[in-house]
Amino acid sequence: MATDSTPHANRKVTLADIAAGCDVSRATVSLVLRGSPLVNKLTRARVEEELRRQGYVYNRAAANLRRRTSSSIALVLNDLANPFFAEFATGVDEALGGGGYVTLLGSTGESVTREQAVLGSLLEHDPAGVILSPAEGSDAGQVLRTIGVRTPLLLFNRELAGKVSPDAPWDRLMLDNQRGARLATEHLIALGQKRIAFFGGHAASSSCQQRHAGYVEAMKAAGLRIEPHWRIECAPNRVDAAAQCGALFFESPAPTAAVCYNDAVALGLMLGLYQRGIQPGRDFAVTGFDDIAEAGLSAPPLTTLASTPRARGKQAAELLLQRLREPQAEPQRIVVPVQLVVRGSSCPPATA
Amino acid sequence: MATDSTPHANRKVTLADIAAGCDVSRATVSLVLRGSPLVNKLTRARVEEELRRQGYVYNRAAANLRRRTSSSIALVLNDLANPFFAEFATGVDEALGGGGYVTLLGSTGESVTREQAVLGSLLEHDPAGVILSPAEGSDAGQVLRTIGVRTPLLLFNRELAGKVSPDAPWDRLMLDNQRGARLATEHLIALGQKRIAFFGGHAASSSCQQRHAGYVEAMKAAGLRIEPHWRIECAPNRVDAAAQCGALFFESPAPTAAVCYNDAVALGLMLGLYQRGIQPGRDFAVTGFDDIAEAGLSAPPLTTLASTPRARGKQAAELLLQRLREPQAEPQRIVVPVQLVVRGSSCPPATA
DNA sequence: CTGAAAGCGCTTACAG
DNA sequence: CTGAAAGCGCTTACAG
Repeated sequence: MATDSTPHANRKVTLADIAAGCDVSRATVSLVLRGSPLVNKLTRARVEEELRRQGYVYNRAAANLRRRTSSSIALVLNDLANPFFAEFATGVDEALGGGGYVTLLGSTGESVTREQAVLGSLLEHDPAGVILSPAEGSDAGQVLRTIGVRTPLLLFNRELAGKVSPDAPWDRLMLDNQRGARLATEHLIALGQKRIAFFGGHAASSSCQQRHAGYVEAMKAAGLRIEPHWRIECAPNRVDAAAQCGALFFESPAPTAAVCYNDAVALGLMLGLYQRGIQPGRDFAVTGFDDIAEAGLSAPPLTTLASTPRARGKQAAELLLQRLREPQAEPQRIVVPVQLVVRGSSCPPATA
Repeated sequence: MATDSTPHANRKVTLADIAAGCDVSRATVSLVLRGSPLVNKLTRARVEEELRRQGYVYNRAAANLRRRTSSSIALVLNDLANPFFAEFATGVDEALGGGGYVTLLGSTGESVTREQAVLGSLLEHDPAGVILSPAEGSDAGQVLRTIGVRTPLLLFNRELAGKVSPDAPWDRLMLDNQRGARLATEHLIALGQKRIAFFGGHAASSSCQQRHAGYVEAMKAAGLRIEPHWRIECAPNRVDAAAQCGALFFESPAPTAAVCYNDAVALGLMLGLYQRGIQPGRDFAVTGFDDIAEAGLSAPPLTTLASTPRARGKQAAELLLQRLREPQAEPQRIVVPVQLVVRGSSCPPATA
């Protein structure tokens, strides 16, 4: 219980402690911390030694308050547990860390209510910007009202619902969903498939609409019919996809192939097919979307579209940091092309 | 360009703006915000109306500075892109949100160097506590030095390397790795398997050591021999596991079953087996660890150990919040039991 | 019930 | 090159 003036004490070490410890003013210590060239070399050395000795930890919140800056970015995701978004988040966090920012995380579990709560809570921490992959049905007006116009927003993956002026005041990073689904559909058609379903996803989600549009586009271009019961909705996960599989076969003519909303749905569908005695890759062709790690390792390996989520995360972070540097630049809408990854085994040619 | 005194202006709205807007002091506005019962009902109503009118956003950083409190928790993970940790993070974030805390995220990509950098950066934001799943090889001394003794640490999933007094001053939430691997091994033995390998993971990681110990324990108890070449190390992911598969068969006697470090490794091993013409679930028995979503949906479905990572995340967050409430309580070391999930098809009985 | 004042830990002109 | 002073947006005894 010595009362040494050294480290510890049950308070955090502050600038004032360092200043007192080496007989300079707080201003000088601050200049040392911020790397100012004004400070004398010897003074700097003394201060730095004292910082180390007392185990000083910079209080960035205080500095941000004084400087009216922010060193955090809010990352709000509709489903962090989904590997696609986990990869995305990893990419975001890597790039933000490189830029000196810290990630404030929020996962909304696809609930618009939670999204509002999470955004509200994170905004109280004054992030420099927000990266948002909205929950399904998330409304543009609501989101804008809680984010305000002062905090730059980067929208990822999905558009917001509700009418928005075409020059919405935020940046967007989207996958080329329509083109991707068109490529997948064309691939099946080239294999001679004719009765092709579009399976999974919710019709309400913009990415699902776009993928469906790409499918329709390819079918029309090839002069192929689309039966109403070839459009089955389901939650974008394996379990629900497996459960909905049967709906494809309630009516005739049954499809012999399906363009799936995403890989999770495709893997679930394959499972459901197996359970009904239909062997995917032999009796039925399946394509996915996302190229998650499992896609190449499933049995059979899945033909799909690569969207490289970690690289998208990096890109999203960089776009937002760019926006912080140039707040006045025109809002951007970047559409990332996706690439068809053909793994033959999930897509047999049509049996005559 | 009207100069109305209302909302906008290119500054954020502060307490002072609200106070001015309805002719009370900042103190009164603050009391309203914090829900003090001291304020007159009518005053409160006027202030609340003005808060709404000007679109006030609370600056929690400023409040935290003044009150010497914190409303964030740092979550530092060795591999966020791994679905196990993505689920864990989701559980943490949910529970923290419920407790009024915000998650500061950091992913270290299994690098001790990045872990140091990430911890240092997050600590400058003054988190109330840290939840850490350390990178492989992360050293207790180093970590403690950068986290300090003032910020409670909850260790998840792995122990830190280096000597630590048995009553380490932090809480720990660990899976019962040894018992889990023992259960898996016993399961195989009960099926008549005798030549059982332990496949995957790095010998340096504490969870791998524990699982291996459980395997050895069961083998010894059953009086079964363990050949040296039945212990194959690999990175804990599918790709490397598939690549290392061959090593099991370099020497005789070849194993006919493998207890795998985790599900990712098990799925990779199954892939590698297929590629060598060995059919897992018929010619070779495989068990995993974690029960990730894919485990039940692979072909064949995988017998594994359920560790319910989302629930672990929730539990970790609650333990840490508990610690914040009672800083002086004894450090805890909680070991969570894991449950054997038998999906017969990955584990055939031994062929006589 | 309300306001004036001090202060959380930092930064930044401004003097000297 | 260094220090005194003011201030970022909030909170909290303390008077009244």
